[in-house]
Amino acid sequence: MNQTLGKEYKLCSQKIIEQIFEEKSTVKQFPFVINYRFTELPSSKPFQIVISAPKRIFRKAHDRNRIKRLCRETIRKNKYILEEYLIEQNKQIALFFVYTNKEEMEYEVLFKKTEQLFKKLIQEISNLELQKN
RNA sequence: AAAGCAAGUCAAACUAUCGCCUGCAGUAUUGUAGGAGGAAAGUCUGGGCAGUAUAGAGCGCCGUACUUCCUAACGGGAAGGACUGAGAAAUCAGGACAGAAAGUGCCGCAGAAAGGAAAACUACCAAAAGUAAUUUUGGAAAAGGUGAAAAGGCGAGGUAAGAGCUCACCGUGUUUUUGGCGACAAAAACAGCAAGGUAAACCUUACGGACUGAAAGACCAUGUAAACUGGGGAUAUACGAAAGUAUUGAAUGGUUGCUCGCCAAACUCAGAGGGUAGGUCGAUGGAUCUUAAGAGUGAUUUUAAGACUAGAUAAAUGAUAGUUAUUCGAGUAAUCGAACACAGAACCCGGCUUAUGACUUGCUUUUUUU
Repeated sequence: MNQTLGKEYKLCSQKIIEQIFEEKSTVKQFPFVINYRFTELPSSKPFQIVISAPKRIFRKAHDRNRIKRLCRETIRKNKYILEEYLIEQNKQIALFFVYTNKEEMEYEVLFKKTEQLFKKLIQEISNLELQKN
């Protein structure tokens, strides 16, 4: 299974990030909050993501680094859930991923939470599709 | 054994799996090489580099302040001097260590008197008056009292009592000599010592200071916004057909705060040029690092040989599992359990400051044992 999560998956365009926050469509699964938007991406990959740890909560730079690295690791391991679905639906999505807890959590917990988060996101997307139809 | 001080070293290692960033090779997703710090931090300083201005001058403003040396430079460092503090001493530690005979200001309370060529409260001495208690006048800064500080200290002589009034020693000042590159030190002679402190008050002296900061700046690409260049705008009046001449005036903004000087906007005409998003460079080979030999007390430096050692850009350097190492606790032991600091490069170097774990060496103190 392809578990890479390279530069292609990183969301850099400032315009798209601004657009994400215009829509205000979010999915929550403690300790994460994710903002998303369907849009055309400058990459061939089905999704691009920004991982963020708020500076207000984590003052020290090395703490933020630690959180972001853990998050990226769990996303990398779980991305197949989302990626398979999106390829099937032939869509591209931009994600803004925020860690909201005030303390660092264990890797195993985060792994399970990420899995739940992606499943929740897929469910919400398919509900939207049903409503449209 | 514990605590403190000083100096130094390291900043756990390896394997497997899955990944991230950069370079190179191949080629179309593989291989290979490399990938955080001693403080990467604070942004407190000195430079490089880049841009703006290059039309500055005067005054102001800001910084630095023992000596010599090091350095690209410094407010940094080294060695040394004087001072202050600690200590029995050896020695150690400290820093707003230029100037108070240029001037101005300030020195509260207490006290008789605190900066005026001034001062007598108590007690002391002398004279006069008075029967006496005492009073008046004069002498006197030695004693008491006040104060952070009372007019060099201490002892002896001297005197009515006293006083550098005189003398010895010490202190202070001036001059000379000697030593030292110098800060300064030592010695000798002279001066009887009437005059202080505060510059971390203004101030004076010497030296230095243009501003901005990698989000600087250069280029590509796209193509009609700003900005750019030149003219008008940009003085008024009189004379003149005009060119021009004479007299008069100079707003507002910018240029470091002010003055002088210099330059200029909106708007408009013409020219030339190429905005935003995005990308490339800047940008990692350098006041570089390592080793050896030499110079120097030292900071540092010279020569030789070798090395290339992060370069991201919403920002890589990671996660999981296991083994070993270190420390702590338990245990006779095998072993078991736990811990493993401060902290994340962002243009690059020199320094300072702050945070912080473990170990090694030396010194000091305390306790226990012999």
